[in-house]
Amino acid sequence: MRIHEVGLPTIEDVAARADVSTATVSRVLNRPDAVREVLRGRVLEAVMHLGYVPNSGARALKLQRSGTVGAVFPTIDNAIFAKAIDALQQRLADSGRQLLIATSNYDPQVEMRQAINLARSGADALALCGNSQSRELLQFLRQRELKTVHAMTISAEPDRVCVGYDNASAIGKAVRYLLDLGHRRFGMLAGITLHNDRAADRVAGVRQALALAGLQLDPGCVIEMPYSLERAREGFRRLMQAPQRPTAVLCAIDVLAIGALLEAATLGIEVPRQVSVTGFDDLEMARHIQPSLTTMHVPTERMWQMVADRIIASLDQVPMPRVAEVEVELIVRSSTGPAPSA
Amino acid sequence: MRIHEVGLPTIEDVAARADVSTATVSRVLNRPDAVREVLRGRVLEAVMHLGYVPNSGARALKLQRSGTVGAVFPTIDNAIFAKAIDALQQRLADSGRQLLIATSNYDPQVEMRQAINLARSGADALALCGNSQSRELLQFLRQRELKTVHAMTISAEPDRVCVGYDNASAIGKAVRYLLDLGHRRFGMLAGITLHNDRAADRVAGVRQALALAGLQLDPGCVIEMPYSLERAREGFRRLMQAPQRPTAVLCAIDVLAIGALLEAATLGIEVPRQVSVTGFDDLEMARHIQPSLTTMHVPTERMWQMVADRIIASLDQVPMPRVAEVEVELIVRSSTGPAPSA
DNA sequence: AACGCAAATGTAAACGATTGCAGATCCATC
DNA sequence: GATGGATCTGCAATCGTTTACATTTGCGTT
Repeated sequence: MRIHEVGLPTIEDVAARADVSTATVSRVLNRPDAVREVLRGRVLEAVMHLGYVPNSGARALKLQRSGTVGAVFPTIDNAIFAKAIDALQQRLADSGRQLLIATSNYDPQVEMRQAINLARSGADALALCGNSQSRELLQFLRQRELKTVHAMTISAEPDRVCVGYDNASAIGKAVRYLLDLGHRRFGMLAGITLHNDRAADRVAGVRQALALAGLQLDPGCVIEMPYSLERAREGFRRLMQAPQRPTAVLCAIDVLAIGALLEAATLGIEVPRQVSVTGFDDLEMARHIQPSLTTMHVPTERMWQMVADRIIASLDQVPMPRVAEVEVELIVRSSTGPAPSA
Repeated sequence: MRIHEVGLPTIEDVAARADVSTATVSRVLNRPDAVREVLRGRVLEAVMHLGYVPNSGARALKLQRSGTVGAVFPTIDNAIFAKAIDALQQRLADSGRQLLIATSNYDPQVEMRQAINLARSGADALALCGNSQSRELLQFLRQRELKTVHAMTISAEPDRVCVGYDNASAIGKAVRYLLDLGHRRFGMLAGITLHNDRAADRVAGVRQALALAGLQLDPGCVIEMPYSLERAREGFRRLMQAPQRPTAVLCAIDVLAIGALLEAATLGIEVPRQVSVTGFDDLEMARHIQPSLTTMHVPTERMWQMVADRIIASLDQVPMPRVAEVEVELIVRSSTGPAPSA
């Protein structure tokens, strides 16, 4: 027993004040109905009075878990990831867990470092975006038996838990829709596909869907750009300068599509009369911008709640199917129309 | 010494394999040059080979700190906060710390619960938005001696560490600019001021600046709205229906201003010929939307880096001035112009 | 070769919670 | 009022680090 000097109150201080053992205090806090009313009252009074909060380190040490879940995002500065964090955090908080955030800037090496740091700082489980993690990271996670959920994709790998959708077939829906509208010359404003399976899958999905119609994306007609309005505009401008200008531009993500629409307005290109534009994600802005954006709706919030739920389930040892697929559907708005007769 | 059975390797396993004491292993990891080359090598080999990562709980328990910093944001689903998290996280990561995120949805009670949960899960320090925390929370933080930094405002309270700007005087600059352009009838699209000192200060700032010109905001001419494009449009529509339609609409935040611009386009109201619109924050979209948005530029990234720096400094016991002010400046673009002669 | 001092290493005691086990208490029943 | 069984409590070991202190080692001097 120590003199109540400087530091924060410990369970021992509470026990002393309530005149019970530390075991009882612990029980009151963790399994309240294992303790008689009268003692429970005394303990709670002491807890209140001292402002006692259990020491997380000691707790984590003893329980071998911290109640903390980590997530590594490529960036947060993109509405789609911000929404993801929001949903993830809230769902975790509802189950009494806290979210640790890290960013990789789309670099697998950074992603690995960050994930390891999350583990190092006690994360009980991890949420990751996509499937393009470095081998070493995946091995590290396996070795530590750190529960991991991959979001925004589905994977065939038998040991990978996923919540997401098939990026290739999802964007294929947009392609088919445009084909039905009579478009034959396509451009694509893609994300940087290097080290990004989702970006790569979307390009592949466009190619596949076009191939089924006997068409293809010309080399000059797919431009990879980082996700910013600035670069999106630049990319769209380049696409419009192609000798054979496409009549439809598929964008790998709404941010790029919105940039394209803004640039079209600046260039005086009429959408959809001269060129149709599609996006992917369905950000809030998609339905507000003029013309409103035809895009693939991703149930982002629900998807990330599911990620949280599976993390929680796996921490609680509740079995779950390995992959959960969410539906991505085409939302037709006014940025797409029939191919110009030209 | 335990049999090397299931669990993760401990420092003891490393010590055994390197044939040194645990103290030496610990030293190699924490103060490498206190150990001779040869032993250091053996220890590092063992660490590598076993994939040893120090147990965070044990470390936190012994060191009385977790290397984790918490932040409570009203929401993440707003580009300004997303950027904040991005900057904060990166700066903390650079100093080897991890960021714990929570959201309050603008409710001080929730904010308090979340902040306490962050403390409970071991945060060494806290970043909070604004100054409108509940009394109890502030008292809790003081009692725990939990280092706290308030961002996005500055406060006169002598014990409050702040990084930010004076919301009232910042928005005053926009008001003066509009006055100079000849505007006399003002409307304001404000945030929900209840429990939000920044939103309230911005309204107050507009009132003060107008008062200096002998003007005021009519009751019907200030509309509070949550931060979404949808509600912004609704608010702008209401403002435009006022019997004495304002010639200038000050928006408390860019999201509201962008919604206003979108709605103006829909209503066929010309900006800035018929009405001028200003924002606050300077999101990326502000300079891309048509017409581009005149707004108050907040150095968000730098501000949050400063928040991180002060948190780090205070954890390292480095003294710092209590408040750090960042400059907020007016960026004139094309959503503002001379008051209509009418 | 012995000595002394500095540098390197090891020993073992914390840190603050949880929990198996054992002992105490309670209460109903005879 | 004694007994038995169920229910509560407390004791003390334990989780995996770090680090003060003690001990050993290394090496330059004499």
